[in-house]
Amino acid sequence: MTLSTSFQPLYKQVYDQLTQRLVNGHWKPAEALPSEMALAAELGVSQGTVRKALNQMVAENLLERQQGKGTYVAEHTQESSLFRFFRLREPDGQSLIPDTQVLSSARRAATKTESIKLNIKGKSQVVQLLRLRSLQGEPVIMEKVVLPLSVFPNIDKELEMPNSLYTLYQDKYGISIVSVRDELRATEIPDEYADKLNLAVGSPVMMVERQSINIDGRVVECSEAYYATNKYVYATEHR
Amino acid sequence: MTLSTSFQPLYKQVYDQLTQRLVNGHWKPAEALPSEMALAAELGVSQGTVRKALNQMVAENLLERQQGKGTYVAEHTQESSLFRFFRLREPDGQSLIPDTQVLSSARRAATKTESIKLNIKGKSQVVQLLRLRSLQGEPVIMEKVVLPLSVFPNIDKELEMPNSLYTLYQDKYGISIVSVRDELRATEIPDEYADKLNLAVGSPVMMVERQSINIDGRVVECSEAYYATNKYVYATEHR
DNA sequence: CAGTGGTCTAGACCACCTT
DNA sequence: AGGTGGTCTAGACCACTGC
Repeated sequence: MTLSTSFQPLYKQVYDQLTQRLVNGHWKPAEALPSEMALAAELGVSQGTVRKALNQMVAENLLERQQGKGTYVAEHTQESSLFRFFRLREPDGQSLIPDTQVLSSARRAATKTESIKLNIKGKSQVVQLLRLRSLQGEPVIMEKVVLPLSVFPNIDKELEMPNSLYTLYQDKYGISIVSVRDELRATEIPDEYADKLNLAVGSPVMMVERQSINIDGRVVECSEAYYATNKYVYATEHR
Repeated sequence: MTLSTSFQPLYKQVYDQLTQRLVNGHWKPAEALPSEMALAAELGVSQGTVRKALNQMVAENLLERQQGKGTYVAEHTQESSLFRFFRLREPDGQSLIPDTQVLSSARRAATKTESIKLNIKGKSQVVQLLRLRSLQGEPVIMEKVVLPLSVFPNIDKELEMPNSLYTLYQDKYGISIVSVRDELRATEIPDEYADKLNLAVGSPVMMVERQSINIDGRVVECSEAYYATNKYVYATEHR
């Protein structure tokens, strides 16, 4: 294990090194990592130090461990990522899985705001997707997703858009979304979306601006969505 | 350390025992706990086991530890609890501290919904507070708070209502709010609140239904609030 | 300086899974 | 049975705080 000049606990250096391998794609989603003993021997530290790094990565949803089996790279399946980041619920708290329809896909230059949010050069190329999402056959979300082409080359040429984009990001582009930041406001629904969400012109809707963060900490996606909350609610929890 | 019949890891038993002391009020907020060594000796386990329990409690915001000083019961100061649970932000992400004005306080029987949410007997007595909260002099939240009298005896007789109720709950009633669950919808502002929030009748606002959870896991407060989100946004993050 | 929590190690044993 | 992660221990040393 290489020592850095500024003091860092050993387990933190191990953590950084292992996380780097995930970012690099050295270990792919659902793949098994070497055992604690093997990693400890390779990195020249004790088993306990490796364990501390691994457990921190589990806490951050980067890895999954199972007693008796091994340590695996966390996988974003359709189910799990929809379950984690899709916030609409029945008012009683029951969670549901949405259906998704891609309405359009287009390439264009980033706006100023977008280039700031995505931390890309002004007027870089982005892809804009328009999606309509439904729960139990009822349209509930009209969503505009903006992706930098530099991160997702030719994503507008994709034929099959999965229900959860995050699985596509992971499988085709090596992007693992680990967290999202949402900003919510109430507003009147834009006229052009009213029909699509089965709402009267001027109905109150929730606008959700989201930034999605990759395992390496970069914002790689931003979206702006209108949520119809007459039948479902946006649920969240704070600790 | 007493062993239970069903298997529990030692550190979990230590965790339960220490948490129980917090619930009991055996250790008060801001008070220092005995050192790891002392606790280990008292409970008949090793220092490492105590540490694992303590660190879990730190992760849950129950304790705070400082190298060289000691372990302290987490305190809900005005600042910290407002910072944690007050979600309105400037659109650029900057967080602000609200001012609060109590408009009314009344005792009444719980509604059916309230008794379910608060897990109390139907028609138990509750206190309802009406509060108006402002940011930078601008009214932004109209809030109805419902509290079971059984948990907060005579809270309607309180003279000084602090800016953050949570500090009052902690200091006078031994209630430590550790998490909140919010359900959000967009709706038209109720006519009677429009004036108070400086909004036109029929303006879209965000309705936030909140349940607040005590250290022992009980829901001890529920509230229903209308947020004006024309100038500020409700910010949240998911991992 | 003494006392606290934080890191790191090494080894023993347990619980679980696969073969 | 053999390998994995999970628990628990004991001891050494480090980093920080306050007297």
